[in-house]
Parts: sequence; C-alpha cells; structure tokens
Amino acid sequence: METSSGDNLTHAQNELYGWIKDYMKNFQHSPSIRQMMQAMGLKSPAPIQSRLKHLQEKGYISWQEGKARTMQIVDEIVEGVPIMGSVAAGGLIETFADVQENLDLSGVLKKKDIFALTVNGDSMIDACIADGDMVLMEPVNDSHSLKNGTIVSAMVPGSGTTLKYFFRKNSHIVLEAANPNYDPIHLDFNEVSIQGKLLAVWRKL
Amino acid sequence: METSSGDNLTHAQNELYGWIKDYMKNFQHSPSIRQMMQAMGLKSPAPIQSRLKHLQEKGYISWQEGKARTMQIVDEIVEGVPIMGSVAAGGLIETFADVQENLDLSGVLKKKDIFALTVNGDSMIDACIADGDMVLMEPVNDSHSLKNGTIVSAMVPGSGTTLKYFFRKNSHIVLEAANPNYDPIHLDFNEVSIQGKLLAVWRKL
DNA sequence: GTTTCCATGAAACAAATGTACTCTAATACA
DNA sequence: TGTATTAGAGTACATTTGTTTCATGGAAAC
Repeated sequence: METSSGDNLTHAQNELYGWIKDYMKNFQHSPSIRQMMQAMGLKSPAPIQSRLKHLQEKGYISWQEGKARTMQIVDEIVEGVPIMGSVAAGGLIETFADVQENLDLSGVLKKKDIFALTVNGDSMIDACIADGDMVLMEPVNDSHSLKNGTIVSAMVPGSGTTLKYFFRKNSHIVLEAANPNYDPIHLDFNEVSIQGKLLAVWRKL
Repeated sequence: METSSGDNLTHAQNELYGWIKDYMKNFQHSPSIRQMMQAMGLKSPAPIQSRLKHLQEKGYISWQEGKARTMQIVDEIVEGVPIMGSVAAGGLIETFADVQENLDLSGVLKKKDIFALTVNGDSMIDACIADGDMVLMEPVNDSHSLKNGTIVSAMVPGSGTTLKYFFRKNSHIVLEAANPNYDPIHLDFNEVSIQGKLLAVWRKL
C-alpha cells in the first residue's frame, strides 16, 4: 500500500497522510479534522490544520475551503495501463504509436463472484496456461449451457479439482487436457460438477 | 459503469443513486444533501432525505447519522479476486479450501509508468505468450542492468518493436525468440534500445 | 543565555449540514 | 368522485465542522 509517500514530508505529516489514505479507502469519504485530531492523539484541531496545509502545499491532498469533509487525495490515480501498441511476432513489425487505449484490469474484477485459482502442472500447456499461472474463473451454475471447448475447472467429488477443456458427447462429459501426455477423462453428468469457466489468465513474473 | 443499479428503485431514486456514484468517483468524498438537492433540481432537502432513506433501506448506501458527508456506497467493493486454491496438473489433486488470499491485480497498476503491449504472432509461444496476449511492461532505462534471460521489448530504430529473450554476449546483444522457427538476432548495443522488461501476461478470453 | 520559530493547546465564531416538522400539491386507488 | 398515500416546498433548529485568533512551551539557531 506504500506508494510514493513520505518524500518531503515530516514524520507527523507522513503519519497523518497515511492515516487519511487508509480512512478514505475504508469509508469512501473524507474524515473530519477533529477525527484526525483524535486519531493523531492531539487535543486541538490547530496542528492538524497546519499539517493539512503543508500536505496541500506539497500537492498530496486538496479540499474545498469551508466545506466539511471535502478532502481529496491527489495521488496517482491509475485507472488502467496505457496500451502502447503491439509487438512483433517474429520479425520486426510495428513502432510505438501513441497511447491507443487503456487496459482496464479492474473492470474485470468488478464482476461479482469471480475467483482465482493457481495452476499446478502442465496439463494445459498447449493452451498456453503454464505451471504457476493464475486463472480467473467465472462461476458456472448450469453446466448444460457451456459451449464445447470451453476451459473449465471441474470438481470430481472425492478426487479434486482440475482445469480442462470441456466437451459434451451424447449424455456424458469429456474433460480433455491441452497436453498429449494426458488422456481424456470420461464422466457422467452426475459424477462431476463444473465450478467455473475460464475468464482470463494472469502470469506475474 | 452500470452495475446492478435500478432494481427495486423508483426513477427518482435510481437517478439520485447514479449521480451519487458519479460524484463520489470523481471527488473521493460524499456529497451533501443540499448538493444533491441542487443536482436533482429540487428546492428543498426533504425529498432527498426521503430518497436517501429508501436507498439505505434497500441496502444501496449507508451513512453516519448526524455527521456531514459520511455516505458510503455499499456496492460490491471488490478489492481483489479471492484465490480459492489450486487446480490440478493432469491428475486430480486438490479440493477447494477456503479463500487463502486475494489476488491484487490493481496493486501492479499502481506502479507508475507501466505500459501494455498487444502481442502479435507466435515467436514467444514456448514461453507461453500467445498471439493476442497483453503483456505488461516496466520501462527499462539502463539496459546494462538487465539479467540474461529476461523477456524484453526491444526497438530497433527503423525496424520496429519485438518481444524477445534478452542475452548479453561479450559486447553485443542477442535477442532470442521462444520458438525454434525463429533465428536469434545479433545486434550491437547501439543498434537496439530496450524499452521495457516483462512484468506480467494478461489473457482475456 | 537569548532569540526565533514552530508545534501545540485552548477558545470562540460562523458557515455548512443533517434532521425534524408542517403544509401543500400531486398521484394513486377504489 | 372522494379518499388515502406520497412527493415536494418551506422553515426552523441543533450539531458538526472548518477556520481564526491568541497564548504557551519547547527546540533549534545564533
């Protein structure tokens, strides 16, 4: 959570700044001066006022004069990552243009009930899902609505969870790996429960 | 931005709710009742009060009684994605436990100057970076500090940008693909500029 | 040691603000 | 049509809250 805090700030200013950021993250609104006073263990609003003034002069915060609880943190508000263009396949193709759009990772997270799984092993290596990758899954309630070829996480009761391609053949289910070393698994509908389907892959290096 | 708004809400309530969400997103703090009154074109705080009460009863917002500008939106506050465990390699290994930790994608975005590139082609396919993937890059200023084997985006002036493994051999640079079909590229230090090194891979399906 | 500067404490004031109350107009409903 | 319900206007009041001012005390500078 420590971004680029405490550069030109005194200890007292930095402590207050950190507290404010925490408060606003938790409550979605600005604290009052007397709240800060209490949190900092002070008995007068004057010191807080002084520190706020310094924080504002140094560009950390701002507020509307005279209005209650109207502070804003002028932090680097990163809405997304700028997509600078594309990189080449094998040859050398494209040069950077300007920013084209923003990659909005947080937008995906806004969807409720999304969950993540850590991938163990290489059964999906041909689908470019490697060991240690994080897969983001969307819950699946009705496994009958799944399209063939979807990548799903399936739980076989008593055995565990696995990440596989999903296929429906006649009246049973086939779970297929993306790696020729693994054999397809044939199961009845009632033997397996599909927990989620693959939304995205995240690999941090 | 439209989440799960306007379900049991009247038109007036929904309009106010939307306005509040916009305001709080822009200003990072709660509006006052008289501000909402003005924004809704009303001349008395009473109607706002009534609508707020309804919004609170239906679980959309909350506030601290008597305190100015202490509203909170009880929206789905998604801080991250819950990591539910790990999925199997090829066999069936693990069952879901409880949430272990949260995958914090937005944390990566907080680092300044990160940029993203769209991958074209399959030159890095053996590194599990596929066509269409989004790669998040961190700017590199000093190419001499790069470790051998790092994946970088390199720009050869007049040619374009490419994503490759980076190696330093003697006094020149070798850019190597993760695909045997592509030959390594040998270049002098002054022929190439390293723009960034790979931080993460993002694939949305 | 003396001076200067700044943080703190204390108190007071005015504006902003949430809240409650009454009254009127509009709307829904039977 | 008449009644009940609801929304809105207007008003008033107590509290919260930002802001100002002044006095005190300690730390740093000279």
